Amino acid sequence: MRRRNTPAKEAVLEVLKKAGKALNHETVQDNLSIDIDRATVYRVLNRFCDDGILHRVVAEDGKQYFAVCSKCDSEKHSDNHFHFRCTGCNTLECLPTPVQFTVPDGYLAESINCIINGRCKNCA
Amino acid sequence: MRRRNTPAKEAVLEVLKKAGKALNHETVQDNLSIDIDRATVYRVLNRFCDDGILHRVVAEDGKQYFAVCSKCDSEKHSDNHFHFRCTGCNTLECLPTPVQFTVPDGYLAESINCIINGRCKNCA
DNA sequence: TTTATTATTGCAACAAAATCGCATTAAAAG
DNA sequence: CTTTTAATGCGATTTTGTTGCAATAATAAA
Repeated sequence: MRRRNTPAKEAVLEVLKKAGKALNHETVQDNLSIDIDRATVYRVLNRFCDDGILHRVVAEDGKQYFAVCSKCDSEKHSDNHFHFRCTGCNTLECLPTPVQFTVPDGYLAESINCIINGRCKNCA
Repeated sequence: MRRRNTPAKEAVLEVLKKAGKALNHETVQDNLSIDIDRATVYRVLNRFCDDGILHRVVAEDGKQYFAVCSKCDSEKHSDNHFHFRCTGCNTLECLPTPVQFTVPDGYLAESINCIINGRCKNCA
């Protein structure tokens, strides 16, 4: 299934690139330069995740946050760093710190989701 | 507001104590010894969290998981350890490993939510 | 350039998780 | 036993995210 370039995809990506942080669906929707249907935005976000262009983090508010993959190899979608979610401006950013962890014997780790909640520099 | 002892509270706590792991609402509901309304179960769980009897973790599936606080001081609701969520049996358990982290200058950390997703010993 | 293929979109309906209003019930204090 | 009000049951609602389907449009092919 060959992907196509569409205004919707460009607009969504533009919002996330400009933000430089992870945003949830609502924030993306609110910042779009053109009018796009809710369902389409969700589908674009999901497709980008499938294609390794975005990565998705679920925060303590139960919402999905999406951010442009920067350090992610296109092959290996590495996401083993901490995230910081600011409860003030409702954004989530990747911290450079990698997460160190081990699991008990016999356990199999597949992915991690480490979020520090608090206030960012601007909102503290 | 003085709390009252009710069959609903006892039943919910019994399920969570027996499980020894964190369970989401649905699993709690399914394992109740008596019939309790959905909304009531949610309210009981929330009240227990407010009172420091349970702690709540939101996992990557977007659901809230609840577990009996064991190592938590009743004053200080410490939850700075890793959690392991098994995608097989749909449970979430507290790992003893504490999470080591720092935040950038000017940032204020309030709580953390660190989950390792994968398969537990039984489901691997 | 024109046509054909099918990925993508919009719309509406749907689903799941969790909350809320309100009248009723029942702990527990007096 | 009576009173007070926390807790419950029920139904409706909110929020987040997905899905079916017909219409649209990006791109490959003629």
